[in-house]
Amino acid sequence: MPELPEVETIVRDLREPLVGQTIVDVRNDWPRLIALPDLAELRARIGGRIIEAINRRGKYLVFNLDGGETLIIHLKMSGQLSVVAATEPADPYVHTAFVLASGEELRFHDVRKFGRVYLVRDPGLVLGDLGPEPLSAAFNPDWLVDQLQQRRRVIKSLLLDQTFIAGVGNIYADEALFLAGINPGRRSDSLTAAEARALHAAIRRVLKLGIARNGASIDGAYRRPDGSSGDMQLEFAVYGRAEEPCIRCPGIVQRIVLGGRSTHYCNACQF
DNA sequence: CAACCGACCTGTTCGC
DNA sequence: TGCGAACAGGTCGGTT
Repeated sequence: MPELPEVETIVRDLREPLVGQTIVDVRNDWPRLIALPDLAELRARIGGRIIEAINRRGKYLVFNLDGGETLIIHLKMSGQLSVVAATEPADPYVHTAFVLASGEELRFHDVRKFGRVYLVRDPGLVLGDLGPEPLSAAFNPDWLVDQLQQRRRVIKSLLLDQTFIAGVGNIYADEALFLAGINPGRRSDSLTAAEARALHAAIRRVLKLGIARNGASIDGAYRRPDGSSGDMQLEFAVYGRAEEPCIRCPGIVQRIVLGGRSTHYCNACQF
């Protein structure tokens, strides 16, 4: 569920309440959520660590702790984070909680239990295969033009490949392809240089808009740490708009399945 | 190398 | 009203 803009929003929201805090313990009632190391070692290594910085890489939240440790969290489809007083009533969907010295807790709420927590000394172990950050200088038009020619994959699937670009998910891939006027089923090496440049600009534009709108909340799945919703869903041109009129032409938004993912596009103005 | 599909989980919505 | 099927923002691993 959370893609780059949602994770970025969460990271920004968490800095104020968490940076400088000391983690004293971890609770967990669903062992699979702890990917690395096991719960016993996690508790032993994280106790007493101070949160020095919080950042994002792709869809991962990265907490730099003192002592050279890095806590990494991936929210997958249904993860949410919140910082609340430890006295707040227990929530059955909170499967992992980081107990803080302040008397508060960082709670990891995850209905579907797909989320993952890692504690590593080498972040590269978890983040090493990620592609460039789409809002960084490494992701530039010339690079994309070149890369699309090197690959022969369906363009939408390529955008979802985190080793190609980090952070783009199903919503923003559909929205970027619509903005660029490119059919999601095209092979990447069939795009002209002009189309690749348009796609580059569109990816940046939708991600920045998503961040400006604090992410997209649909059915309450994504929530900011304080429980509030984002507004990006109000800006969707195609995602979730199957059978509705295109906002740019007389066409109708189509829904198809590509690479096993629901895909939305206008077949009248995306070529 | 790439496409496809089932797993991993649970809740909500949709169609009959 | 009831019930099963379909669907959901993500990734991984095994197969073709």
